[in-house]
Order: sequence, then structure tokens, then C-alpha cells
Amino acid sequence: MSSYLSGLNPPQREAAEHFEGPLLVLAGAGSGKTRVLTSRIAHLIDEYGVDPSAILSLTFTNKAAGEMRERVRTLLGRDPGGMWIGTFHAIGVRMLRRDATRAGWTPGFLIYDADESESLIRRIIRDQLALDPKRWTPRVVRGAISSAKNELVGVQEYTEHALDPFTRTVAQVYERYQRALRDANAFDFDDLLVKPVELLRAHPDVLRRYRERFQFVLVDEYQDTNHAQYVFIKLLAGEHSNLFVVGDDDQSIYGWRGADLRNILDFEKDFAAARLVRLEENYRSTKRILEAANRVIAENTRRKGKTLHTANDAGERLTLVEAADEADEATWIVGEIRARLANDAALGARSFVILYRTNAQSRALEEALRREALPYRIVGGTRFYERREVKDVLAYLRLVANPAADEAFLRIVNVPRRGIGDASVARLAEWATQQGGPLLPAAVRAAEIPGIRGGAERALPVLAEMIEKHAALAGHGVALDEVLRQLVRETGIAQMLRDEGPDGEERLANLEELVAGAADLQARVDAGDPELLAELEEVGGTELRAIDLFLAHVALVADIDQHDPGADAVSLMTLHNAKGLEFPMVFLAGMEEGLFPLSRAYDEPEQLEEERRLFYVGITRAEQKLYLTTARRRRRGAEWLDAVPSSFIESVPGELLETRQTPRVQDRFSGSRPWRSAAISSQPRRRTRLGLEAAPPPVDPGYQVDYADSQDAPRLIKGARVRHPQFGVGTVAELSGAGVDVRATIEFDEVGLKKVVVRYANLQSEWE
DNA sequence: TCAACTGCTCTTTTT
DNA sequence: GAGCAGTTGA
Repeated sequence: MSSYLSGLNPPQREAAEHFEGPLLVLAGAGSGKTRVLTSRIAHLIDEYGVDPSAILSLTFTNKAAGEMRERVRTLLGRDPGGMWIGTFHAIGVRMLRRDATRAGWTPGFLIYDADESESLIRRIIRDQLALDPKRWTPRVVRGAISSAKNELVGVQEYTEHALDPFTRTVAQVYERYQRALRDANAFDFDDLLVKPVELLRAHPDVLRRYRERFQFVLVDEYQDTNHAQYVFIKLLAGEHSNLFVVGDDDQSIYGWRGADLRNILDFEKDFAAARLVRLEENYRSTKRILEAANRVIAENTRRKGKTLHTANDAGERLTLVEAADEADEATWIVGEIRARLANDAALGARSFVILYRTNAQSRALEEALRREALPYRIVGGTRFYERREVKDVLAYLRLVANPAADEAFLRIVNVPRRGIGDASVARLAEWATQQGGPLLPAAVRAAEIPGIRGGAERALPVLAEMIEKHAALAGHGVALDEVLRQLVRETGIAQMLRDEGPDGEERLANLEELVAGAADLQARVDAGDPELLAELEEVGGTELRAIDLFLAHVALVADIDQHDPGADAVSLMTLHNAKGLEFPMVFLAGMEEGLFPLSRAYDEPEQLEEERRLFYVGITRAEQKLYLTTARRRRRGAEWLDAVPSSFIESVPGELLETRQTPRVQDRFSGSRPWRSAAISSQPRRRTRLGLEAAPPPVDPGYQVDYADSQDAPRLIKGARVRHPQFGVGTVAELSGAGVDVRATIEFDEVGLKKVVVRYANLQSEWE
């Protein structure tokens, strides 16, 4: 037996040793799936003599890809040169670089992030279609287009099936949107999955090339694949079907992104003679934590079904904490971390993670950590590449790389302020459209454009020249970091930030970090980094510059990729970001109805199951100790809401739990029954004025109730005719949710089906 | 008339 | 943070 397999348990070994044909590894949380994947790759190469370049390994984060490559390297004692390991998106980019021209793009294409896609869509709705962006929300339209793409529904097919007003409008936007992307030599995020599929489908020679090359295809987190990714995998693994996928249906948490649970549930139907291996032994958590996880997930119906077991100790009971509000919750958590650190020398700040459902929850936690001077790291939230100053400089760089990048031009045309306002930009855009060209070249000729005068007339050509100058620098082999440094200086961004005071200094420091990142990449290019060279070589004879690689890199890295487990700091992140990670001590904050599960998930049983899987993911991050914390009052947006503990907690058997109250809760609510029994066990229901079932706020004498103004909510019943300020008149088709979260699905006469939050929607009766 | 600024709104989760 | 409405100042 090869050394790569020693130490694996029998099912792990069975999976890692597998040679030919499709295999699904149903890997429970903490069952050593990364080990199986890496052992398998090493085994394929060293024991079966497979050429590394015949292996394609697909992941969902760069972090997972990087770790996998690193571990394989360690196992083999050398670099598995030629092997492709990367995210679906990165692999897609690689394929598109090589064959972009076949699709009508050039290899230096740009990648539009969600914001750029949205602003492009907004412009199409407002300027090209002359529609009201309030009525046709760009966000929603983008979502519809994105879903269509993930289902591999192209413009033509979408248009053919667009029957109601909403989809008909989306179809129009979709068509123009794709054209605009093409004109800007850009792909959006979804295109990075869709276009490679189109490429493989439309060009048999390309498909043959990759099929012959990749004899072994591995997919991590298979439960997160959407339809486009499924087809991509199926195309590549077509004939040999040496497809090895690893996943856990219970950890599928990306349904909203198009992930299709059917891919994993139906794997054995989709791939003939597929084998199935279950990894049900957990090496991560204590018995109590695992028991809680098993009980929670058992409530779900759509699953393959497996029960994890562990040889680990029983461990401590789970702790359920009641706090007065989110500040109290944060204070208690931080105090508990302090106490644990003081009592156990084996623990460091890095042993703790605080998980939450929404990014907004990080604020209170952050404040408490800062007050207590505990080092912490937020993973996610406003990510580095989403900071204003970083996006501004990157927009300049995109423009330098590609003069047709209109979105980038619009972002920076007046940043810093140079006297070019909306009116001038509108004239410029109008003129450019007439000429059928992009904005930057039009700016050079500002003097010829009617209506552009004064400051703007002078500033536009200056801006254009400055960008052209840098494009020339980049074209003449000036190092990327140098180009960036000059851009920061000569655009005036540096000065602008310095004038903003201490905040600006911090932003400037971020830009230095960005420049350092560029220097890193430039150094790798100069030193002939083998991985990078291989990538460039794959692309063939095309000329690809460091600037293109850099822009692709910043578009594709996720924040989780930057998570450094070595740093001694408490981690804060969303539950979504926590997948794949493990920590000795885990806090799940904000375990309240409406927050977790999020109220929006009540509409569909399927969505509620996904929230429950998210809870399951959270529980199974913990090695030794799990805390569930709740607050009695929580701010949501501008108002304070009374909170009820999450119904998810009910599935955790009482004997696994100990319940605690923070001092503030004990003070304020002394004598009141434990909350759990009052609020959860009986959870009385009542009829509201809306005619809906809703849980009442917890009743506590002397407790201030700032419940939403339910008196002002209109009386809604199914079938009622209502008027909405934007969408016009419509008929209530469906009501869902409870209390302040009541939502109505309304069939509007003009815009079709829409779902609105009743509290915000400002509905009136048809006659008003 | 245009640019700049101020204050208001909304923000689930992310490759 | 981004869009938008309304206001101020040139």
C-alpha cells in the first residue's frame, strides 16, 4: 500500500485509491475530505503513474485551491507541475484567454464585478430603454440575468420565453447588456462559467483537446455546483468519466447563487456505474457538538442522509446565552473569550471565531473587541478590493489596460473632482454613442462636442491624455507597480486622500498595499514563476501583460482567500465564509427568529432548509466548544425589534444545552421565567390585523416594546387590489412572513409579479 | 446652467 | 458605499 494511503480509514482509503470511473464521495463535516482529495492526487501521480497535466481539480475558493496544491506538493515532495488546480472561475478565465478570439473577445479581456454589471444595467435601463430604475431595479434585473446565465439560458432563449412584462424587459436589457460587455471586451462573473461551456459546445476541436488532456477531473464542494458548472464538468469528463466529486449535500448553502442540490442528489443517475463512498466518521468535533449537528440536520427532508459519529470525547455541553441586546451580547462574548484565554494556556486568540448570519452584525462585536483590546480579524464585510479608493485606482488601471472600459471611465471621470459634472458626462456619452465608440477616445475631442464648455472642455482631454500616457508606459515594459504608483500620484488621488485627513491616510495605506500586490506579481513575472509561465504558455502565442493578469487576479480573489489562520486574532465572519474552516471555540451570534433563519427564508420550505444547513455548517465548525448567543432586542436597520430565539435551537436536545443569562438580563428581567420556555416551547400564535399568523413579541412587564407600527400597516388579504407608488396597481397573490416581516406577492398589471415588504411598500388601496 | 455638496435611502449570504 | 433629491454657490 502506498504511503499516501496509510493512516486513512477504510472508506477514506477506498475513495483515495479509486482509479477509473465516476465516484461520489459524500463527505461529512470534519471527515477528512481534503486529506482524501490530496492523497488521491498524490496516489494517482506516484502510484498509477498519471501525468500531473492530465489532472484537473476544481474548487470554489482560491484558498481551497492553494491549500490543495500545497498539500499535494508536501505529499509528493515536489511540485505537481502542469496540473490545473483552481476555482471554476479561474479555470474558465484560463480557457477563455486561450480561445477568446473564437468568441469575439481578445485575450486581454476585463472581468466586470457585480457592481460594474449593475451600473451598466442601470445605464441600459435608464438611458437606452428610457425606463425608471426605481420600477425596474437594476439589482433585480441583474439577478434575473445572472440566474438565466447560471441555467445556461442565452439571450435568444430567454427572449422566446419572456411572456410577462418583467421578463420581457429583462430580455431587452439582457440583449443590450451582452452587447455592451462584448463592446468593452469584458465578461461578467457568470460569463466566466457560461462562455467556457459555449466554447466547448461550439468548437469540437477545443472540446477534444481538453478531453484528451484531462483524464482525471476532481471537483470539491460538488453540492455547490450550479447548472452551468454541472454541464462544464459533464462535457469535460464525457468519455472517460474519470470524475471524482466530493461534497456534502447537508452543507449546500449557495442555492441563491444557482447551486443545484440535484447535482449531488442525482449523481448516481447522471453518471452510469457511479460509485458512492460515505465518509461518516468525524475527526473534528466532540460527541456533544456532533450530536447537536446530527439532530439539527435530521429535520431536513431533501438529503441523501448520513449520520456522523466520532471517537472524540463527549466534551462540554453547548452553551445558550441570552443577552439584552447586541451590545450586551458582544460584551458577553468578549468577556467569555477573555475568561477562556485566562484559564487555558493552550488557547490563543486564533482559537476563537464569531460567526453571524449578516455582515451588519459585525459592528457591535468589533466595538466590544476593540474596547477589550483583543486582536481580531474580520473576514468579509467590506473587502479590500471593494474599498472606494482601491476601486477608483483599479478603474484607472482598467482604463489604462483597455480604453473601451466605459464603466471604469464613468467611475473616475470626476474623481478627484475636476469640474466634470453630470451634464457634461451626459453630453459626452451621447456624442460617443452617435460615433459608436467608447467614452475615453471621445473625451480627447471634448472641444468638438456641443454643449461641453468651460472646465469640462479643458479637463476631459487632460484626463484622456494622462491615461494614454500611462497606457504607453505599461506598453513599454514599465513595471506594473511603477505604473500604479504614478497613477496614484498623477491622477491626484493621493492628494485628494491626504486632504481627507486621518481617514484618507488609512485609505492611502490601502493603496500602498495594492501597489505592493502589483509589485509581487511583477516580480513573479520577472522571475519566471513556473506557475505563471505555465499559465502564459497555455494561452499560446498571445501577448498577455502583467497588467491583464493583475486585473484578473483582483477580480477573482475572494476575501476568504486572504484569511490567514496563522495570525493570532479572533476571527469574525459570516457563516457562509466559514465553510471549510474549523476552530476550537465557536460562537454563533444572533440566534434569533427572523435573523437566523432570516425572515426571507420563510417563503419556501426549500429556503428554510438551506438556512438550516447553514446552521449545521456553523455547528460543525466547532472542535471543542460551541456557544449560541441570542439578544432580546436587536437593531434591524433603523429600528429596534424585539427578538425571539431561533426556532432552530429547538432541535438541539435540552440535555446537550446549558442556558446562561448575561448580568444585564438577570438585572433587568430578574424573576422572569427562563426565556427559552416562555418564548420557544409554547410560542403562542395569534391573528394579526393582516390576517396572518405571527409570533407576538416576548411579553415582559416593564420591557419597552418598540414594535413596528402595525397599526399603520394596511389590511391586506389575498385578492385585494392595491396601488404601489412605483409598480402601479396590482392584485395580491400571496402573503408570507410574520410580524414586521410580512411580505406580499403582487401581480401588478403593468410590471408583473413582484414581492414587496408590506412595511416598506407604502401600499394604498386601488382607489386612493 | 452646471458643479459641488448635504442629507436621505437601502444593504442576506458571494465566486 | 452608492444613488438620488434638494440646496447652494459661481
